[in-house]
This record gives sequence, structure tokens and C-alpha cells, in this order.
Amino acid sequence: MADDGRDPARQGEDPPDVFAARRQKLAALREAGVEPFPYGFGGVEPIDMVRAAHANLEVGEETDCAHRVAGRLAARRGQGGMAFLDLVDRSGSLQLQARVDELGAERMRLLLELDLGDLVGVDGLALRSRRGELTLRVTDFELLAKSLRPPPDKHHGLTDTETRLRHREADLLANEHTRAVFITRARMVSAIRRYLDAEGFIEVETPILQPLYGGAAARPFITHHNALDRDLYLRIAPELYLKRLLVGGLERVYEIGRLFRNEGLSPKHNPEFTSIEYYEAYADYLDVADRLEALMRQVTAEIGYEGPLDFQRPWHRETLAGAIRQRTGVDIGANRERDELARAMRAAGLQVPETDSWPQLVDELVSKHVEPTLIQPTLLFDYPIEISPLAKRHRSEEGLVERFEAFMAGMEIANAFSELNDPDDQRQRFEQQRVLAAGGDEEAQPYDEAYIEALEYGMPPAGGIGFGIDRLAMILTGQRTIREVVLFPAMRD
RNA sequence: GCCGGCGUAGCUCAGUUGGCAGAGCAGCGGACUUUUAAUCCGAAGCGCCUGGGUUCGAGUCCCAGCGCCGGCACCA
Repeated sequence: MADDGRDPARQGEDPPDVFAARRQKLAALREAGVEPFPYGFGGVEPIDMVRAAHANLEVGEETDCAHRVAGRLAARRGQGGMAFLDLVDRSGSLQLQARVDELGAERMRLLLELDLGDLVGVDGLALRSRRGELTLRVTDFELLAKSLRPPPDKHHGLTDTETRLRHREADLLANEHTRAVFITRARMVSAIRRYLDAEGFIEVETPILQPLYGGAAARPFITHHNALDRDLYLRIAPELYLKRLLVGGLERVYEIGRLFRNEGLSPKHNPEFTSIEYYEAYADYLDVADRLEALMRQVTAEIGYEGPLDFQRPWHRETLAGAIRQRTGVDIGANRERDELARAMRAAGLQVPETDSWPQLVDELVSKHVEPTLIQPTLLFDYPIEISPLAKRHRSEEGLVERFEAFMAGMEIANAFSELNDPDDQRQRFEQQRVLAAGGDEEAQPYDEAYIEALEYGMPPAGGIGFGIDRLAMILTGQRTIREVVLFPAMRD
């Protein structure tokens, strides 16, 4: 067990030798007047800059170019008059050469007595070793922070999933791949921001603690405000607040932030996750679709995406009903009642969950038979009005709304529509949701009067979209589970 | 919530039909001035997830619990 409360090193009683040895070294350092936790180390260069400065250095060539670097001691080779050490910082790793004829016997001994995992600052001269490795010959060094806990195996790294997730710091310091995934995620998010900022969108923040939740079909977390003595909900979506900003004239807004949905965990689901939603006045869902493609083209180019998905070509587009009909033979448009759709599904040889409503059967068809087939980026258009209470009625198709969802790698990643801006129609939709809620649907959207009032001021026609940052990060970094792109995913206690 | 797999040293992993709990790395002592999973010599380190049970004897078999993983359910 990684964290069973009995780990003696965490309890400070009778520690095993590997821990005790570090404690003893710490005490010895203080005894010798060395501060094991100094305050800083100025003038440090990132390791990749040092590498770049000497990219053309010949094998065996030495220079008198001085560099100052800092990082974690990751490996050590040699114990005699010369030793090699590997130093790792956020940008890479660099070999250090320690020589007794450079440092003197005492400094050499102190350098070699450092533990793997210690944080060290180094001054040295660049050279390329006989084996072709860029190396810094250490002229001086300083302990920057003593490590009291042995790092994971230098070769095998840390592989135990539970330890990696519960102690992500250990995962990050041991596994370069983990660092790369989260750096890519961060670059992806900043590329999204750059795209939207350049297009005249402004980033906003709306309430996470909400008196009424809405904007998605999901069960919320409930919390309590003591001073107000009332329950509040952690938001399941920012949608309704963002559209109120369209009413207010902000016209192009986006929000990146955490959402909370009180559902089970899975490789695709974490109870808190990051979404982005953006809304654009005077656009419809077709404009949103085009912009999504443009956004993803730019983001994947900026992060240097080289995976199996093709974001450069126009995405595959089909209608929801067409996608279902093509893959199952079931026509949801011709079977608008629950029982007749169930009959059609049975006739097609499909399982029909007995308690499912019409919308749930549609969802069943999509998630079981369509979604897994959508590997390359695909947009499915025109959803039934029953499952889309915030989307505008289709301009030409009865019973549908102007809505699309984006799929890739067999996952749903985005949901967009022409936004419903007719307050009377919106009121009716909420009423229908009320009926569903009365029928026991825990995920029906609550009636939001403040939102209706906002629409009554007049909301411009607009297109909007929301998508999951985590799922996109999974796809762009090639990870199979959401836990690998969330730094500290939800775990049992 | 249900079903299945897994849990052994700081890390990575062996452990035979039930018979004294192991290796590599890391750590400790020593040798070594161009190594990069450094090498060599020496001496250490494991309440085997927790709690019961069967047995002369349990890491191993049985039961329960906890955690992780995978699937189902729920869904996003």
C-alpha cells in the first residue's frame, strides 16, 4: 500500500536504512556548517538552452564557456578521481563531469556524497565527451535542497498506478513521459486561448457556486453556504451565464474552467473536469462547426501533434439520424414514439433496455453503435428537440434542433448549437423539462427564471460550443484514460 | 452498485505440489580519472495490503474487508 499510514518514514519512527542514511547526511551537513535548504540560486540557465548553445561542439572538444544550471540529481557513474552525474531540470537532462583535480579532494567527496534526488546548483564548463555527450565539467556546486526520500528506480521509473496517481510528484520526477504529457496539455490550452483571443473573444469567469444548476444533463454536487444558510450547487456547465453575457453585449466570450458532475468514474470520466465553452453573436451552428475545425487545425499545428488523427482535412460530417440509420438500420426520425422506436430496434436485432425513454434509446443507439465507429474527427448534425432544451429549432426540419456533436477516437468531445434566443420557446422547453423531472428524470434541466428574463432583453442570434479539455488532451497526447491527463484524479480514501 | 484480475524490500519484479522469504536498482563499507541501466569486492535491508480461518506448518489454500486496475451499470 502506498499510503497506509504505517509507512515508518512518514511516521518518523524507526525508519528503514534508506531513509535513515539521508537523515544522517542531513545532520552531518548541518554539523559541517552547510545549509541544506538555502533560499535561492540566481542566474540559472535552462538545460535545453545550454544544449542549444553547443549543438555543434565536436566530439571530445572542450570549451571555456561557463554555464550555471540547477536541477535534480538523477544518476551517478564512477566513484574514483572522476565521476559523471546526470542533472534533470524542467527542460531536459545534462551530464555533469566531476573531477578531483578540478574540485579538490574535499569538494569532490561532498559532491559524491549527495544523494540521488537532491536538488543541486552547478557551475561548469561545457564540453562534449568522448562518447559524444554534452557535458558540464563542474567547477563549483551547491546543495539547493536535501532529498530525504529515495527517488523511484532510475531505470524502471515508477510504474505502480496507484502510487503514480496518489503521489503525482513522484510520477513527475521519475517519469519524463508524464512531464511531457502535462506540458503538452498546458500548451494545448494556451494555444486555444491564443486562437480565441486573436479572434476577438474575451475570457470571462462565471459562478462555480450556483443557486441553480443548468446547461447540461447531469447530477450536481450540492454544498452549503453557512452565512446565507442555503444550499448551492457546483456548476455542471457555465452555459446559461455565458449566454447572459451575450445579452449584455459582450458578443464573443469564452470560459475555461472546472465543471463538477456527480456521476461514476471511468476511463473517460472524472467527477471534476475542465471544459471550454465559447459563444459568438451573429453566428449559427454551421459557423461554429467551421470555427471548431479552424481552431483544431491551429492547436494541433502549434503543439506539433503527430498522432493518427487528421485535423487538416475538412472533418467528416453527417446527420445524427443518418449515422444511426446507416449503422443500425433504425430510423429515429420515422419512430418518434418510445414504443415504436423500441420495436424498430428489436426488429434490427438490437437490445432494448426496458425502462429507457425515447431520448435514452436514441442515446443508446449513438453511444453503442455510432460513437465507437467515429475515429477520425466527425461532426453529427441535427439532434431531436427532446434532448436539446437549450438549442434553437431547426430552420427546416420539424422536430429537430440546430445542434451538432463532435466525435473523434471513439469519444464525444464537443457539443454545439445555434443558441435558442426566443424567451417564450425557452420557457416552453423548461416546462417540458419540468415534466421529465416530475417523471423521475434526475438529469432534467431545472427551470431557470433568471435566464428567461435575460433572454427577454434580447439575445443576439448566436452559436456556441462546449468541449472537454481533458478528453481533448487524452486524444492529442495519446492517453487511454482521463486519469493520465488529470494531475490529481479522483481516488478513494 | 455488480463481476473479474492484482496487492511481496525505498523502486522494478521473482517466489515451484503449502516446508527457513529472493534478485536487480537504490542505500551502506571499499576499489576505480571518459562513464551514460558504469563495473568489481563486501556487508545489510521484506510485520509478504488488513483481519479471521484450515493446517504440524500459509506469501501460497478458504472467508471477510480495504485499495488499485479492467469490464458492466449509470452517464458526460
